[in-house]
Amino acid sequence: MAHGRSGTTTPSRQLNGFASGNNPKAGALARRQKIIQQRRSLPIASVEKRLVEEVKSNDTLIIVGETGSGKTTQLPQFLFDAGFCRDGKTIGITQPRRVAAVTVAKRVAEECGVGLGQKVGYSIRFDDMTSTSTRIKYMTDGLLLREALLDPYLSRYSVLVVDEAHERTVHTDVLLGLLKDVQKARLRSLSGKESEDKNPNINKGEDYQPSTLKPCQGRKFPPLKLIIMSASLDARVFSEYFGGARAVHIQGRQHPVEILYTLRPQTDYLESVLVTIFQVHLNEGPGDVLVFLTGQEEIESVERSVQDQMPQLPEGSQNILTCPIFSSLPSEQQMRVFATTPSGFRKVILATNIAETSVTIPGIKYVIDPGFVKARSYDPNKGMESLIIIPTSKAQALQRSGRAGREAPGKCFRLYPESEFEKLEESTKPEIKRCNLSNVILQLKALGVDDVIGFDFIEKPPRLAIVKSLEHLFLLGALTDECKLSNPVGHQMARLPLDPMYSKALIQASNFNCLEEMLITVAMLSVESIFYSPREKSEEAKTAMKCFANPEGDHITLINVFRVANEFLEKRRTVINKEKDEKIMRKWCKQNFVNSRSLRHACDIYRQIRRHAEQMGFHFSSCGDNFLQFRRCLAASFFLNAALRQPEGIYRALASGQVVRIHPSSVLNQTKADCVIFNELVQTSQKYIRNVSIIDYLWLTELAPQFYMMPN
DNA sequence: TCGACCTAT
Repeated sequence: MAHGRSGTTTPSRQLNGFASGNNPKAGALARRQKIIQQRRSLPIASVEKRLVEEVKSNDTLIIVGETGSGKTTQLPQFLFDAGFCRDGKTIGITQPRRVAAVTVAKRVAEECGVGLGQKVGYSIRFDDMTSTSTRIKYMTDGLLLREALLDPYLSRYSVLVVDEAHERTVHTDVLLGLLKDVQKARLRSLSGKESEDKNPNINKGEDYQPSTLKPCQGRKFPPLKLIIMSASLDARVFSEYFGGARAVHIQGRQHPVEILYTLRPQTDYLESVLVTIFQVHLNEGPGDVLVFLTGQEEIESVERSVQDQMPQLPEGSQNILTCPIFSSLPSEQQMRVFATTPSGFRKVILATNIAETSVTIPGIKYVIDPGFVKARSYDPNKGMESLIIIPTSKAQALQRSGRAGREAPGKCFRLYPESEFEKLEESTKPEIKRCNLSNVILQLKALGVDDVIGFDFIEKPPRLAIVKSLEHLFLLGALTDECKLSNPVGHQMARLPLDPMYSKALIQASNFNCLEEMLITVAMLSVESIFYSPREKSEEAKTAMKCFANPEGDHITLINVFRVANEFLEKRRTVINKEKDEKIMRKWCKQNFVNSRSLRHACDIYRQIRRHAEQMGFHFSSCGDNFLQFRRCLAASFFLNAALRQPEGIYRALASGQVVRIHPSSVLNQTKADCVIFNELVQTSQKYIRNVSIIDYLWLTELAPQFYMMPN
């Protein structure tokens, strides 16, 4: 997907008398001149010296940079020029999103006049564009966390920059805690006081906090410079967390946005959205409109309503061109929001919060913000996730309105009274407080943090969520009775980039002679739904799915899809033409109502996990078409997610006692299996279990006695 | 008889 950054495209023009048309050398020179000019005009350029001094004199620095300040592209270059990469050290910059890491790295490589992957590179999952000569490395924060498992002191980095820290993703939060620890541990390695951490007889003073990292065994590490970059004005949280670290502010380049509120609260915000769209269209000057809605369904409903009411527009007025955008929309259709609006039309973009941060759309002058967002929430007691519609935070409302002022002054229509705005939460609840923590806890344990409840999180997740995750990991065999990572199971599970339950299934699979099938299964379970069923073609989609359906459940059905797709590709593969292969595959997916993006992703995961499994020396085996052992393996791995049939076709989940139903998308919907295992429990209109397979009730006590055998 | 907000290893 395009990640539009204003100011990064170069129109062809003449510079300093060089004709840029036919002479490629002159064209390149003109482009370099242009880049130099653009760099000089960024707000951050005037404070280069000061920033470098601040980094030299502070081990930790908070940088609050407004939109358009140029902090992400410029700061690493300043630090490189100031000598922070001496002795072959690297500057690392983390991003919460893959696209951002890639696009920024490309831009910086161009600014430096080097090939991507040389001095400047990026590294994200499935795509590493770095080499031994890379000194400025952009990456996702999740990837740096993974790196820390192999190199706990992150020894190759002299500086680490955590960008977009205000977004407070789980990875960013864990990373902040880890980096604080690494910084401390590196300092200790220099002062030779490492042994004090373990010595109870030394007076450690009140501020003393030992490093929880594994000892560095006498190796000395140079200090780690830490830079936290945030867009929000509230740097206090970060500053306090890092012991009163210094914070500096960099001006941005943003146009003013006028904020308008409604006089009264709106009873039906969708109706209100519709009215506002037409008001803006009829009363305001030219410029595109961006509307924030909570999900696909709302977007499609508003799109229909707008089209229904268009004929009522006064004669001679401009038309409205609606453009939906949400993440599961095929990318060709997503690209429509970037196309130039045909004359005689005003573009109205109907978006989820994908348009808040992930995608920047040029040309937006008006924002319509009903003030709601769909957010993930997690109940650790029930082990259940759900999506709920809640009011946005103030910070989120600000971020949304900012989208109207990227290129010129704009307007934002908030569809609630100003008094309501005052009641909103300051900022969005950090993700770490509302998600399943099993993976986070496992990673921390693998990094040597034994006391996870006492871990210095920037904001502590609910204690119950941590305790539940510890219990969960213990039951999976990842932790010992003393709550330490078990050997080898816990260590193996931590190494695999999968949900801990899926990692457990892979480890078990060797014993059940079905590793090949389980590899496919966990890859397919790790992606968004494989089957794609548009409302208007739901019957066709159902028929297509029947070709893959297996009466024993969804897991084997997924294996069938993977096998058939790969056999098909194997037969048609052209070897030389990768693009053609892709096209053939997309066509196959379309015919079979399979989501091609999901399937491709699953294939990537399959290959990556297979490599890991080989490196760990797993015993490869296949059960062919005899799936009995495979289903026994499912029971042995997913025993925490077992459900028993009750009268009237409902099921009772054994671990939590909840009453659930089999999701209508499951091949087992409306069948009458007595005992099933499932992978997901979600609350939507009802409590549904998804990805369900039949097992024998007796397998549970046989294969998971740690959970199903009552002690005498 | 269901509908998926966004990310990441």
